[in-house]
Amino acid sequence: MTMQLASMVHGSGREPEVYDHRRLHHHQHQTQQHPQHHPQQHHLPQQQHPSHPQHHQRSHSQSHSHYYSQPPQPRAYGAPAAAAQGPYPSRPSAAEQYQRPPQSPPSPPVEEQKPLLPSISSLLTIAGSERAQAERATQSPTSQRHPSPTLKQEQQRVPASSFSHRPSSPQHSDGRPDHVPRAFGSSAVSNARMTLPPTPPMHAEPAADGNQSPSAASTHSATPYFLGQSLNNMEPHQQRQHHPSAPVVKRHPDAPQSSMSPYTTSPYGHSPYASSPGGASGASYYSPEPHYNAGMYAQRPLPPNFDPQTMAVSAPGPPPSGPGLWQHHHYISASSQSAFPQPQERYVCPTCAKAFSRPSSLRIHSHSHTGEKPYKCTQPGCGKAFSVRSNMKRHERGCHASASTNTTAS
DNA sequence: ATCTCTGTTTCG
DNA sequence: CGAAACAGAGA
Repeated sequence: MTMQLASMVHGSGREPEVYDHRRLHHHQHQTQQHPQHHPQQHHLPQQQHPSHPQHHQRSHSQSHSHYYSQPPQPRAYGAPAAAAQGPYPSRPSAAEQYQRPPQSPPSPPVEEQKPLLPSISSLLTIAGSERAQAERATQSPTSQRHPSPTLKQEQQRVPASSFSHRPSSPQHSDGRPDHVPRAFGSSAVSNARMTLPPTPPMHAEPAADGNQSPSAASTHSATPYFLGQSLNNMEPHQQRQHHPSAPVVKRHPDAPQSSMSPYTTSPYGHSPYASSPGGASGASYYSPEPHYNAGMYAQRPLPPNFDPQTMAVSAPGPPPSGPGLWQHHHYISASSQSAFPQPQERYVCPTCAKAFSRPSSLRIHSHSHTGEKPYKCTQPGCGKAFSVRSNMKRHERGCHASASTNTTAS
C-alpha cells in the first residue's frame, strides 16, 4: 500500500510545475473550440472534438470589434504574473486573489474556490502514517503525520464547500483540523484503503500513467470544468512548493495532442489583444482581458478532447496540474458536477471563476469586474457608457429612440 | 467544418 | 440597467 500511495503521490507531484511553463511556451494556440451549443439545453458533454484549435488568434475579429479599439485601460490585472499587477485599485488583481490561499475570494459564490486536490504531501503523510499504522497496528500515539506546511497551504486554499462532506477519517488519528484538503485526501485515501486496501491503482495513478481509472472516466464530462477551475485555483507557486523535486512537465509523446498545446499558452496570452492599440507592449495585451493572462489560468479553453490524462501528462503547462488534480477533482466532481458549469464553458474568469462558453462572453464579463464601459452612447447629449454593447444599443433605442435610429443604424 | 462575434432576449 | 444566455451570421 504504501508504495502505491507513494507512487500516487509522486504522480501528482510531477505535475505541479506545469503551470508556469505554459506561459513560457510560445503561445499560440489559444483556444479553441467550443461547441457552441448551449449547455443548458443539451448537456452533452462536448465530445471531444477531433480537431484542435489551430492557432487562431482571432485576428480578424480584433479589427472589427470596437472593443479593441478602445484603449484599454490599464492592463488590469493584466499584468501577467510577471508584470505586475496592480491594476485595479479596488480589487486585488486576479492574480493576487488567486494567489492568496487563505480567505475566500469575495465573488465566487458558485465555483468558489474550486476543489483542490489534496496535497501530495497529505497523501504522503497519510501513506506514511498508514504504513506506520499498519505496521504497528496503530500503536504509537506519536503523531506520525503532522501536517506538513505545504499541506496546510493546500488545505487552506481548498474550498471547504467542495469537500465539506469530508469527515475526519477515523482511521487516521490525526488531530488535524478538518481542513478540507486533507480531508479530501484522507478520505480518498482512506477510502481507497478501505475499499481496496491492496488496490494499487488509485485514481491518481492512472491518470498520470495514462490510464484513467474507470471512475475517472466516468466523470469526464465534468473534468473540463474542473480543469478550468483548478487552474484558477491552483497557485503556481503553491504547486511548486509541493513538489520541488518533481520532474514534472513532461510532455509525453503519448499525448497525441500536438495541438494540445493550447494550454501551453494562454489563449489570451498574446494573441488576441496583442494588437490592441493600447499597444502596451507585451504586457498589456489589450484591455480587460489581459488579466486573464495574468491569471494565467484564466480561461484556457478546454480542449475538446481534453483528457485528464493528456492534460496531466502532456500538459506542458497547465497550471493546474496534473493527474493528481484530476483525480481529485474527479472525486469531488462527482458530487458537485452538476453545480458546475458545463464542459463547454471553458473560458473561466480569473476573477470570479465564472465560466463561459465563448471567449467573447468572458470578455464582456470581464467588464463587469473592471468596470470598464467601452460602449458609450452616441447621442450627443447622453454620455452614458455601458459595459455591454447590446445594453448601449438598448439604451439608445429606448432613450434616444428617434435619434438613435439614425446614429446607431448607420 | 469550426470558431468567434454581434445582436436579441431574458433574468435579476 | 447590468449581466448572461441564446441564436444567427460571418470569417
